[in-house]
Amino acid sequence: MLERGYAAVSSRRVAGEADLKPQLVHYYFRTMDDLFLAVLRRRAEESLERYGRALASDRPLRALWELTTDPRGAVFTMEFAALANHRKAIRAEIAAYAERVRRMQLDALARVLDGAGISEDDCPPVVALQAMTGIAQVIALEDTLGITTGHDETRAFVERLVDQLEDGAAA
Amino acid sequence: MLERGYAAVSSRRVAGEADLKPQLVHYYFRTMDDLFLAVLRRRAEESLERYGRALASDRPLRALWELTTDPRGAVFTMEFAALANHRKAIRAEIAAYAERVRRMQLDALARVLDGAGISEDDCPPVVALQAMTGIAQVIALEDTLGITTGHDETRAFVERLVDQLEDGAAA
DNA sequence: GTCTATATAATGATAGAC
DNA sequence: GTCTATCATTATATAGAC
Repeated sequence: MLERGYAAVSSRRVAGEADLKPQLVHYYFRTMDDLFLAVLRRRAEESLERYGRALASDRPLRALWELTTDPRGAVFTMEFAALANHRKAIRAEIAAYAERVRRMQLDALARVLDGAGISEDDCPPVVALQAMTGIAQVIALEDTLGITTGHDETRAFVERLVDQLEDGAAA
Repeated sequence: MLERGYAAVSSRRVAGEADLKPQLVHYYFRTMDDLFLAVLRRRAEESLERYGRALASDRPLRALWELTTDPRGAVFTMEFAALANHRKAIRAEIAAYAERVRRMQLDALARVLDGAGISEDDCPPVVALQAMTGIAQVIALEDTLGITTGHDETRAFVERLVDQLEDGAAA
């Protein structure tokens, strides 16, 4: 899926990777959609744990930024977003998972902003979160496509801002 | 492509939409990749013109924001991004087109920031551009997936900022 | 430019033996 | 749980007549 796109994921190829017959894929998952859902769920759980650990660290913003700019995550997200675009069950699962992650992130970010003396009126935490993760996701996606203009400057800018905020929160 | 994803675009289905035989699709484009490239190029040219008009208007930032948050564009971008992920020719074409758009946007944004009295040191134009378009793209994409938390607040926040900047530029 | 015909390969999925 | 066998369907693409 990551290397050749979701459309290249067939029962035959999956079976080949595992040195099994294609029929076994259908035995375990029946349809290919069931397989995609299983992959999504496993990955989502892993991702939730990873974000949980990152946000519980002593520099949660920095960890959040680094996790969200990971290009491997970007490819995965893009493939599933494309898949979700025309498969209802997958779309619902992604949305539910995304909202869970966002709530976690929001709690952590609100604490940091509060600690740095930034009020709701200055910038609501939900806006700061959307900004930070949106920028991170697009940078990661663009990197995988070979679009690089402005990335270094943006990374530097955001990372300086993040460090300022977290130093403020520590003080 | 927009309704069912790029993987559902076959010579049979395309021909069916046009009430033609599938072989004619191959007559005009030979391979399906040629067809995807033709679609990409046409759409890219249209998009360049649209951005050109938007950025030449009297409120270029507002126009840029509205164009980039258009959900139709998000689906298109996502499908091609997924396609590009494992087809070299398409990836190169997307990257080249994206860099052209970015240069156009950057010129317009730099003028607005300059007019509003915001220096390179405060915020480099390329960073502001990445932030604004990144946030816009992710909001548009999430909307199509049914993820909506924080969108209203973020839209309001960005739009107020944009209006402040453009009022400052006008003054 | 459009047709018929066809080559070739891959697909998802099931039935039934062991 | 794994196998053999198989079905119906779809896919991309080409050849050659008109």
